[in-house]
Amino acid sequence: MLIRDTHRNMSNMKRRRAAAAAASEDSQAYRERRQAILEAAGRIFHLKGYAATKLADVAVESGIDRATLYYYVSSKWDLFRDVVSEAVEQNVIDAEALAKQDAPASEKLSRLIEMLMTSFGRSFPAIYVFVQEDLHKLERSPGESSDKWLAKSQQWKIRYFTAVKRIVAQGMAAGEFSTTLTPGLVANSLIGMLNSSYLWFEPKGKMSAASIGAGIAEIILTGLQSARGSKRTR
Amino acid sequence: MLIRDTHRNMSNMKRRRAAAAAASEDSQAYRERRQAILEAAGRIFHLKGYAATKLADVAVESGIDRATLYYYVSSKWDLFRDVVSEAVEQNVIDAEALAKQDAPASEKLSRLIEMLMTSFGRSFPAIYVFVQEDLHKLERSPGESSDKWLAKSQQWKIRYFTAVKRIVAQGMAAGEFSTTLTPGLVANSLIGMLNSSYLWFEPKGKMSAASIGAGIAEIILTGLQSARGSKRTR
DNA sequence: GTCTATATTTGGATAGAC
DNA sequence: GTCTATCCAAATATAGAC
Repeated sequence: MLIRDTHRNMSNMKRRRAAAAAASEDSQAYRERRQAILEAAGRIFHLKGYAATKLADVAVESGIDRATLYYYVSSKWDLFRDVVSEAVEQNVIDAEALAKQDAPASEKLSRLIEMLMTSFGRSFPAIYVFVQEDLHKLERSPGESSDKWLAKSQQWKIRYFTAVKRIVAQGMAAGEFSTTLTPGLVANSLIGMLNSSYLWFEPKGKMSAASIGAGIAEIILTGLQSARGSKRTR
Repeated sequence: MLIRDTHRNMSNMKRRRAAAAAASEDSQAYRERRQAILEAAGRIFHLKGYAATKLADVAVESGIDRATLYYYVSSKWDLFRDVVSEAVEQNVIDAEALAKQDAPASEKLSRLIEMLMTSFGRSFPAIYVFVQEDLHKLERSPGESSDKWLAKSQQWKIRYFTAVKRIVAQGMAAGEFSTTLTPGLVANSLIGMLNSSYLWFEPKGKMSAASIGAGIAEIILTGLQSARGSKRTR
């Protein structure tokens, strides 16, 4: 065993996958095939959820054999990550940038709501695949280091939540918003409302993602703004 | 085989379960044990979700052996149904009764929001165990007739949604509410907001379920009421 | 009523021929 | 690159002794 290449200790499958991936810069066919698989997987994940999705389903949806899938992807968990990572991370970055801006909280919150709905529509269904899961409720592959990603994805949720909470807190401090709830509760409720659109939003529906976002933003902002001293019957 | 009793064709386990259940009217010990199992199962289902819950977890939480569980319960799916059915059905009935009342939509919607949060708290975690699942995403037991219940549970979701939608539509027709969204979208968003509290609500938290409900109701109602002709910047 | 041992099923993942 | 034939682990559910 003289040659200590980077593939040593790999199983046959792993070696071949790695080789194919490495060569993918040259092979357009490989990349297209892989992309098609990711899109098919996204549809199935969105439809059935992670736990109930079988790689057999994904294979059928992709029009290839179940075993062949493993030439392109190393595991179900890996597939999930590849489907969601890019869109979700970008989304978090955008929200943080927005929260940091120097502008009235009401304006920022309104924009954030519209941005999120728009992202759902543009990335459809990638971000939904992520937000519809409670990742800590999944048993991920027993795989060794697979959970660096899990930690990162938990951070995404926290970072997004923090950005929203910060905007709400800013608005309350400035007297723009008024509510009996804490900023954290408002953030959680709002995020829950928007995320749950994975249950009903349809890209081809009558209302666009943007107009739905605008409608929700109007309700929430009006509700937060003029709630101060409202005549609450009871 | 002269005696054609109701237990013929049953497996041994089924027969013994049925016998124990039949005798349960006499045996308080049996009923208490079973109730303890249901509560333990509720906690685990809420914590891990249906798919990730193993009956081994439930057994540990109940302090009994995994096999003994089957003396009290016939399957995981059956266990799930027994945990959620009562609380969820009552909740639907209450919402329908409220929707039917002759009162201003704003008042009814406000009460519905507070009622739902209160139910979450009172039944904790039974209703959450139900609302956190997309039942059509689960593979339920391959069992034969097990899906009459599934159909009924889908009806619960539809009935609840319809009750909310109806109230919103009433409010819009009466000019109480104003929004660019459809009644269905408002209902879906509102239900999504409230249901997603399964992610963060804690019965022992600083704010009670009732006060959280009141705070959310205030935001939503204010948002719907005065949205008409509001000065929407853009 | 409870527990040990085991049957059964499902689905992720791999080997190896082509 | 693809497919057939498996392997394997996990988890539900049952049998049967006690």
